[in-house]
This record gives sequence, C-alpha cells and structure tokens, in this order.
Amino acid sequence: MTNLSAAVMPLHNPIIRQVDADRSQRSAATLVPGVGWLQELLRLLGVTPQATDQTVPALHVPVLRVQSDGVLLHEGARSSTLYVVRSGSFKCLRVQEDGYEQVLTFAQPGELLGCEALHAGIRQTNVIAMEVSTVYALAASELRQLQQRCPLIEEAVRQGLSRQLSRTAETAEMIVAVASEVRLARFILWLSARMAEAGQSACRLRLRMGRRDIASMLGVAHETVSRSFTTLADAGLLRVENRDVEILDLQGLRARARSTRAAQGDCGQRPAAAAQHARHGPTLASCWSRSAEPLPS
Amino acid sequence: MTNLSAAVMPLHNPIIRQVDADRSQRSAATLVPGVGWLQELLRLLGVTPQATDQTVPALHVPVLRVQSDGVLLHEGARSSTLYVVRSGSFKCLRVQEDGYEQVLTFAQPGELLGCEALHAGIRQTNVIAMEVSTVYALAASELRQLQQRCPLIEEAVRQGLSRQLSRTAETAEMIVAVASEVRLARFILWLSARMAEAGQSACRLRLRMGRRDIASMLGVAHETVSRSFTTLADAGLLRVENRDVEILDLQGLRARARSTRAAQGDCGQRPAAAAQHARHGPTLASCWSRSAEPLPS
DNA sequence: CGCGGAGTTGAAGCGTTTCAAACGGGGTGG
DNA sequence: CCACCCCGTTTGAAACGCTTCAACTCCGCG
Repeated sequence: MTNLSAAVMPLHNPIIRQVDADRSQRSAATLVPGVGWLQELLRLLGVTPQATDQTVPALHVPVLRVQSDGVLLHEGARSSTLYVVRSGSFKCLRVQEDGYEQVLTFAQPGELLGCEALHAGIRQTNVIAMEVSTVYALAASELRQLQQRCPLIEEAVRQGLSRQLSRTAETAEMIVAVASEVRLARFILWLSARMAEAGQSACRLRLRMGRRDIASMLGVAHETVSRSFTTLADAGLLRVENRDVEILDLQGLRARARSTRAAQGDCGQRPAAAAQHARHGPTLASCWSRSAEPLPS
Repeated sequence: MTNLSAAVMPLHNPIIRQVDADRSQRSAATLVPGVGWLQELLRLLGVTPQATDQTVPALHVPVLRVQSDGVLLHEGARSSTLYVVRSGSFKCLRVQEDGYEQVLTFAQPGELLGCEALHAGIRQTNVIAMEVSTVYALAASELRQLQQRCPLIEEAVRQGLSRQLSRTAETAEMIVAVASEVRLARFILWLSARMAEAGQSACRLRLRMGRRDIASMLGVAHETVSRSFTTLADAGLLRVENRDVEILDLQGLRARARSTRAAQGDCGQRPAAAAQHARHGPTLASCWSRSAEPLPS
C-alpha cells in the first residue's frame, strides 16, 4: 500500500488540521492525517478506469488513518465533511437513550460516510472503525477545489450517493425477513457479495464485527444470532469458526435466504396495479433474492 | 395549483415524450405530462427561499401526473431519470419471487424517487402512486440543461440525496424495534413528523396505505399491525378509525416508541470506544427517540 | 493467575405468526 | 334500488419462534 506516514503535504496541511469538527474531543491519536491520490479515490467510487486515465490530474487528497475502535464521526457533531472508505471497515450506529447501540450498517472500502450530514451540517450517526482503516476526507472547501481541477469528481460523488441509497434497500430487506436464520443468511450473502465486488474472496469471510453488532443490525438478540449460525452450519450451508465464516453451499444459502413472508391472501388476486410490475428484465442480482441461474419452475 | 393540462411547453416537448423508459408498457393513461416551475422544485427540495428568490430564473420543468395506483417506476427498467414528488404520495416496493410485495418506504412531497438508478441506470424498486400524484421529472439531459441556467439545482439535488440517505436511517430504526407496537408507534410518529415538516397537521393523519403495506414495511404480519393499532388506541394514545388516525397523547406515544431492546449486558461497561460517543450536543429530533423537552432524569 | 468480554447452549415465558372466522364498506350487476 | 361479492380490517385461538435469564466455555489481557 502507499505510505501514510508523517509525510504530510504542506499544501493541504491547514485544511487537514481543520478537516472535521468531530475530532474536537480527545481523539488525538485515533486520527492521523496523511494524503492519497485522486485517481484512487475515483476508482474507489466506481468511476470507469478508461475515462479516468485520460482526464484525471495527479492530485493529492487528504487521508485520515483511524485506529481500531476509533471514532471517525460523532453523532450530533457539526460538520459536513464527506468521507470515502479507503481501507478497513466501519460500523455506523446510533446510541439510544438507554445506552443500546443500534447498528445501522457496516461500511467497506468505496463507501461514503457522513453523507447524511450534507443537508443539515450535523452528523446523524456515529461511525467507528472496526479495524485499522483509512478514509479520504472531502471537506466542502476541499471538494470545491477538486471540482475545479477535475469535474469528474462531481459525478463520482453523485454516483457514490446513489450507490449508498441502493445499499439501504438491501439492508432493509435483510431486517424485515421473518425468520432469524433468513436474516442471517441474507446478511452473510450481503457481506459475500460486497467482498466479491471488492475483488476479494466471496466464500471465505472474516467478520470484523461481533455477534452483538450483527444482532443489533438484524434486529434480533445476540443469542439468536449465535443460534442461527449453528443452525446454518448444521444444515451444511456454512462453516463457522468464531469470526471466520466459510460458505459451503452457496445455492442452499440462497434458497434459505429466499424464503419470505408468504403472500398469504394475495395469491392470485392482486390489487390492480400490483399485478403489472412482475419482472420483465434482468434486474441487478441483489446478492440473495435473485440468483444467476434460472428458476426450476 | 398550477394547471397541468394540455398546455405543454413546445420547448420541452420532445424531452417529455422520452422522459422515461419505464412507461414503455401499456401505461398510456396513468402518466400524463405537464410542466411546473423550477422555483417550486427548489422549494420542495428544501433550498432556502431567500437564496432562491434572487437567482432562480422562471424556468419550466417537466411534470408527470400519475393516477392512483399508477406505476411510476418499474423495477428492472433501464432509466436513470430522477423524480421529485410534487404532490400526493408513493410507495416503493420490490416484488419477491413468491409474489410477496416488500414495501421499502413511502414517499411524500419533496422526496426524490429513483435516485438508486443514477449509478447503474437500472431501476431498483417499483414506485406506485397511492393517490393522484404529480412529480417533477429530471432526465439526465434535462438536468444538465437546468444546471447551465441555474447552478443552484445541482446543490439542491445533492441535498435531496443527502436527505433521502438520512431518511433511511429513520426507517431502519422503525423496523428493528423489538415489539410490534413500538414499530407502529415509531411509524406513526415518523409519518407525523413528515406531515409537520410539510406544513400540515401533525396530529391528524389520513393514511394513504393499507394495513398490509404498513405491515410489509414494518416486517410484521398485517394482523399484528391491526392488533397494535387497537392496543395503542386502548392505551389512549391514538384514535383510530379505519385509515384516519389521530394522535391523542404525543408524549405517551413517544414514550412507547422509545422503548428499545434493553442493553442487557452492556449496562456500565462499554467496549472502550462506545463509551465516548454518548451525546454531547442537541441532535436532530428524529421524531420519536429525541423529544424537545428535557428528560426527567 | 484471575478477571472480563465474547460466544455458545439450555430452559421457560411470552409475543408473534398463522389459520380461521366474522364484520363492514364500496363496488358491480341484477 | 337492493343484493351480492370482493376486499380490507378486525378479532379469536393455537402453535411456533424469539426473547430473556442463566450457566458455561474459551480466549486475551492486566
């Protein structure tokens, strides 16, 4: 990887120091500034490489290094800096009044963090690194400067926002599943799909989060997550060893994840409009519900 | 309201006709084109009026009129046109393979529809009008033209995207609640808050969706929704008459919505980092969990 | 070495799901 | 105009699954 050491660019130094009000507290050692390259940032955001190679100038972009369990963003803090995960992983959560940590999502490289603060200027969630991680930091002023030199960044950010939006639909479909095993199966497939899209192994997963965090996100008790893990393992779908998970039977796992709340009374007579949006084109294989192979029916 | 009749601007006529590939099927009468004003669009997107009055030119923006139960967007369709709800309301859903309709969210005036298609160009969800509704249609080409004449639109779209993102956190917190009554209470408060922010009555709600749709979004059986309604009504918090809901005891409803999955083992000893993000500023009152008045503790 | 946290497993209570039936309103057709 | 049917909604009862409390193991760390 590129070096994130103390070779701080003098050019952006004043900006980095003021990069985010979230680090106002005591996080002296948890956040370490550095620099990265605009080209890598665009690649992370999913901008096509062939287009970037032509027009992207070799510009530096501020990078923050966050230690494991370090707090990147504080709920309630006044800041609207945008972050893009460069390496590592994060969990986004809100702390309820009774102290319960409600995990909202997990973020991997390429994902945007802190987008919700764009319109109000106030952080809506806490973001905590689950391992040593680095992020690109795009303050509003920084963003404007970059846009002047590379208009492509604008499109990249918008695409990133759009991608985040479609991610939330996926997470929603995880949580609303009836059975806890189904939720967990969807969660595993969700992780797997995102590992695959990051170019990594899609069958061997090393979970960065604890059972409690998974349970929080899935909306079940953490004991239930543990039980569901063993159930899926006993069914021969998974091999689970603490936080190392291996998918043994991808098809079976997909089948398990497919089971939905039965359409009960809706079988046959749909409310006029609903009958029209069956499926009429190859949709995005959203990791679990739509598999690549045709259905046996 | 402004007239949406056949007075179609010749300027944008060719664009309107090609506005979205989603209407390729048979929806001849469900979508009716018209025009609206850029200024109203910006207001809907939450751009500050004082800023708009100075710089916003009086431009026309394409408007689509959708009949009740009409399909605005088709899952799987190739299109990346952006829509902004102008009047009425919509439900966004995905159809599972077994025919079950998974409702993802409900959209009200000011909300963006179809943002998820920006990065892939393919619709991820079906969007259906729950009543006669109108939307602003912003095709990619349309958007570029508008941006040249009014750079503010760019910022407005980005803010809209950001707002949608923070909405998803709210919906997630609805679904993960333990008890079904809590989910319903949060849902009602969520609707109420959005009615209020639209300038309408926050206590008298006319639900546009059926119990089944609510149940789908909340991840429970529709009978459970019905039971939860009566439970909340018996507790004196709500007055429910079919689809008309009146909030009788806002404080009590908030209290009911606050109850979370108890922090079980976490009472007192938090995992190092988690203890640091308590709450240290006035966060956005996200309708149910944070009330305006100070806590009795 | 011992403590504390993470993870697993067990047993009991209870809330939700599920199947079932009945009510009511809105629509259509006789 | 009334009857009828369909559908949304409500309510009941039984079974299932999850939650909760509890005990236990394993592991890292002071």
